Amino acid sequence: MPVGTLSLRDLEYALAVARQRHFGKAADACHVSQPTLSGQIHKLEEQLGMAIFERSTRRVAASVRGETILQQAEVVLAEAQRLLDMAKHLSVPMSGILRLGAIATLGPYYFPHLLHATHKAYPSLALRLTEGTTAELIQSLRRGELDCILAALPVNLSGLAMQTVFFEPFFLVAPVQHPLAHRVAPTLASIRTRELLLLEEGHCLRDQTLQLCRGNSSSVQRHATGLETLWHMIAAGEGYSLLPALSVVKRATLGMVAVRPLLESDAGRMITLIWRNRDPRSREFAQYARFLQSKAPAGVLAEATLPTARPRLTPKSEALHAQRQKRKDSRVG
Amino acid sequence: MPVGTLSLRDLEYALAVARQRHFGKAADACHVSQPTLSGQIHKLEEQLGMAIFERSTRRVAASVRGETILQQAEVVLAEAQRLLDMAKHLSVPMSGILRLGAIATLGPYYFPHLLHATHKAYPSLALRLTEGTTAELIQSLRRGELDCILAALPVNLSGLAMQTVFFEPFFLVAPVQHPLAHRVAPTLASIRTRELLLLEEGHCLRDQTLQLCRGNSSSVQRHATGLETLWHMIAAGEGYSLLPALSVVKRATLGMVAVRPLLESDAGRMITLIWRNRDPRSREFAQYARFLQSKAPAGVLAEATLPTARPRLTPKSEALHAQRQKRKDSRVG
DNA sequence: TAAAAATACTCCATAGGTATTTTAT
DNA sequence: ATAAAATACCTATGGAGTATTTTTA
Repeated sequence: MPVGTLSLRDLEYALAVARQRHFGKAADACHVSQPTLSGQIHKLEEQLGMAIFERSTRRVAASVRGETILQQAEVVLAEAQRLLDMAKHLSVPMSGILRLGAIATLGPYYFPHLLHATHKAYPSLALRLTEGTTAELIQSLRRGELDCILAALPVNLSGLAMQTVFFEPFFLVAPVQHPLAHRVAPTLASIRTRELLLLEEGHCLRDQTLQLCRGNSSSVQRHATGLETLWHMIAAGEGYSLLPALSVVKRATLGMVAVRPLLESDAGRMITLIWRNRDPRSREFAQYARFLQSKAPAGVLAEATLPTARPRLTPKSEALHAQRQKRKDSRVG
Repeated sequence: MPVGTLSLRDLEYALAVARQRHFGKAADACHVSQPTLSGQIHKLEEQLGMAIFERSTRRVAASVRGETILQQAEVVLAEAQRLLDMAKHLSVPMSGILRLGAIATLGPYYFPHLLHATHKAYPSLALRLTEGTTAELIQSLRRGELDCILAALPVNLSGLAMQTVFFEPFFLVAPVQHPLAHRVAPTLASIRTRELLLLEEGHCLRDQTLQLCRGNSSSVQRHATGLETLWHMIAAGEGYSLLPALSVVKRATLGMVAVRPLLESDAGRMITLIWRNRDPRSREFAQYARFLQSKAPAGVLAEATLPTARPRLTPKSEALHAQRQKRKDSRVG
């Protein structure tokens, strides 16, 4: 007989009879009628090919062989109960492990804030943090190695869902002696790509900076492997760059460089939380994104408070984005 | 949710999906249709309050939390399978442990023969042997401490079933110099209860002997605590006794005493195998009794070969016995 | 005779089937 | 466009109920 045909309820019935030594009382304990319980015990005995109980109108007792079966039945039911308990714990929202990735130009500056806020609001949520490029993170996400990632738009979202978190403005960071450092709010048009220091290929920040400065002449001269190196290069007077707000605050090298806001209010990047749209925890992730939005760190603009600050998109990609947004909303809303 | 509402079959379905990573293939593996499997997985996820799988048309995979559930599902199913395996082994007829009791005046002389024959015919049947008086054995039997007993009729059989095994004749055992020892086949009427040595109260052999000699004059003079002592008392010339056939054979003291058959062919006792009539193994016990009958030891009369050799019963008890016999037959036949 | 299990039957919830639709790549 | 899961709808098995009978101490 295949194991699937065995009924856990029947095992419960059998144990109740063993405990009560009485079919009627056992039936009461199981909240079923006596004939129902009798019938199911018979069926079970038939399935097992042996009698579990020795019964008369005066005495009901497990047979010697029945005892063996009943002991194992207790084991089976205990393990089944354990499974239900596990499900109960696992199904508590905003608990367990959340494997979160963030792009390298955001993570180091945002994670401390995020960890603190998350632990305070959701103490039973354990974060496992990773950093990488957008491409790396998306791949890990699709493979199921990560649950969510924080990245900057635009991102190829097929099969994914997202919720924007905040808009992070870019600042012009230049050596104090550089002419641009004397302006209160330089324009994007005043940027020379010849003097622009960028991250190496693969970082979305590089692409976004170039996108903002597209139309400006010349080619790139230098690139750095990380934001920290970039800061040191600027401090050394080797050029200037557009850097995201969170990498600016509380910085020791601030005396060496000038930080200036850009005139264009949409010079920056939209940070979003992204997850697999079929992930069973989609609702929780959307909720988490809204939570992060409400706890946006100083220096960024929480999406709700933004007037026009959205990343520039081509008409086509904008339409696509709206469409996806709508679809996602109907799903996770 | 109560544990009884959980379905082992659903757990199998879930594991099949996890293994196949494909609902259709999993359905094939489980020999059900894809919609059936889909539906049951949904129901299971509903019961657990959480999604086990993350699925799209291209990819089906267990979610992180689902993995935990699936692991436990394997444990539950393994234990359930173990229960079925145990049942399969336990339900093999004539195997396992048989707790068998016999009256003290039979056991020591019959058990060696019985053990040998049983082990040869039913090698997977393990015998646990006990001795005692009829009353002690019946009590143990009713309490479920024994499975079967070998006793001499008559016995109060309410709630019990029995199958006769053999008729064991009594022999007159007397000191060689005693007058009765000179007769070839003494009659019961020639027995003097004054000279009769008996076992102490509680032994059915004592009662049966007295019953055979009822009507004979006088009271009892001496009694012994066991058959062996009785033999020594006879050898010492202290009296004579009626002793069962199996206690006679292969005896060292035979030179000191004379053993004479009694003229009456029904002077003896009917040995029967008795068990609780509601014992699930009743059929096996009846079969075992017939087996013992077919392997009756030398010196006794297998029931089938008996012409008139039945214990004397009053008309009333005889009727009762016939009635019980009939009832039992319809049950175990 | 009384207490208890077994049986007879009726009902309906649901596992399972087929046909079809929706969805995502 | 296609493959796959989900949905809709139907059927039938069997779990559960009530009423009754059988059993045994």
